[in-house]
Amino acid sequence: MSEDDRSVARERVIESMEQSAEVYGLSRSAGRIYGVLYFSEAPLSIPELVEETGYAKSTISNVTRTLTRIGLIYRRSSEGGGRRVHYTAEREIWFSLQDVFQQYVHREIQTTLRAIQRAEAQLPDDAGTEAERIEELRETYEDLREIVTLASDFTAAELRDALESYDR
Amino acid sequence: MSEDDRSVARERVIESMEQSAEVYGLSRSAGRIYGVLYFSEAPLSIPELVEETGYAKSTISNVTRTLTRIGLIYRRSSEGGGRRVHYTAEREIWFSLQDVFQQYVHREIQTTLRAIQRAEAQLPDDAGTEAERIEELRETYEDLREIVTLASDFTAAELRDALESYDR
DNA sequence: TCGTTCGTTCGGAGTGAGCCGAACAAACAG
DNA sequence: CTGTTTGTTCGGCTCACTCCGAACGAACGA
Repeated sequence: MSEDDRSVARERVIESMEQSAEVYGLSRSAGRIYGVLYFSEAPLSIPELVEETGYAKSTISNVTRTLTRIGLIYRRSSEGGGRRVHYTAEREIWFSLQDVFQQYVHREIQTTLRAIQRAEAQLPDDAGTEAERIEELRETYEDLREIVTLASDFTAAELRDALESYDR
Repeated sequence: MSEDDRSVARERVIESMEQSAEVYGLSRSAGRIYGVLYFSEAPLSIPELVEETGYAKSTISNVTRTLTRIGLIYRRSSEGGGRRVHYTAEREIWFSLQDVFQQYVHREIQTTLRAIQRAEAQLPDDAGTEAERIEELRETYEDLREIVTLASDFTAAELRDALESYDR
């Protein structure tokens, strides 16, 4: 088993992370940068990430900022108090994915609910089919909001267990 | 309460649907077209959708095709056996959202799992940190797959109830 | 049969996002 | 103080995506 085999296997997983990133609304570069950090033994600086990924320094800088903001990677000032900044990956990706979810889906749900509520406030209850359909929408979105809120407190294993053991 | 008030309220909700569409990986036009159909009393043909939305005929044609493919709207040949095609919205959006979810997330999870499994098959068990980290990834993704699979059989209310009543 | 209406397909314009390179600011080494 | 290294910011390029209009094929009515 050679070093080559290892890096091929690693590369394969990183490529799938690139693809996953797109699904979660991030760029491919974000997926690769996260992947490199995920497998890295030690924290990496921006020049090292440039070396590893082939992306431009500016790209690394921008992407690491957004990844840090979402909580997928951590930024640490170098141990020696040096200038260099080091990044490590959050390896419990479940929490990170939840955060991304909160950022995207929950925010969207809130926005939609506000729009629905404002529309309902404007319409009397007997306003016909419009009001009925808006009410249906609101009920579904309230369920959705509650689901997302509750799910954010679960670990993956707990969530799985909750669904498996639920008896209708 | 005027017709104007009704249409203003409707417009507000449709605008939020436009925005939601982007979050779910669809175009704004898809959000509007779905919204118009959602509130429409009767099924609408392409020319009528052109009239209602202001989009070009070709846009309507393309977008309705993708919306039909994901199951957010239904295509029906006209009653009279006529040439005209009519579209209606799936109003139980929960099912539609689940479908979109299946299309995007579940597919992505499967792809990632395959990549991980191929990588693991190539690596012996004692391959060091690479193998460990890949194994962690696999476990999380297996949970994820199970969660998505289970959740696809739940209604929104059931899912909400399952989470609310789960006792750790 | 001819004109009309409906729906799809194709090429092109406009737009936004991702990425790059250059320029810059800040902090260190010598 | 000077040169070097690190990280950020800015303008521009490219590519993909959305949407449009035009052209086309197919089905109907007269």
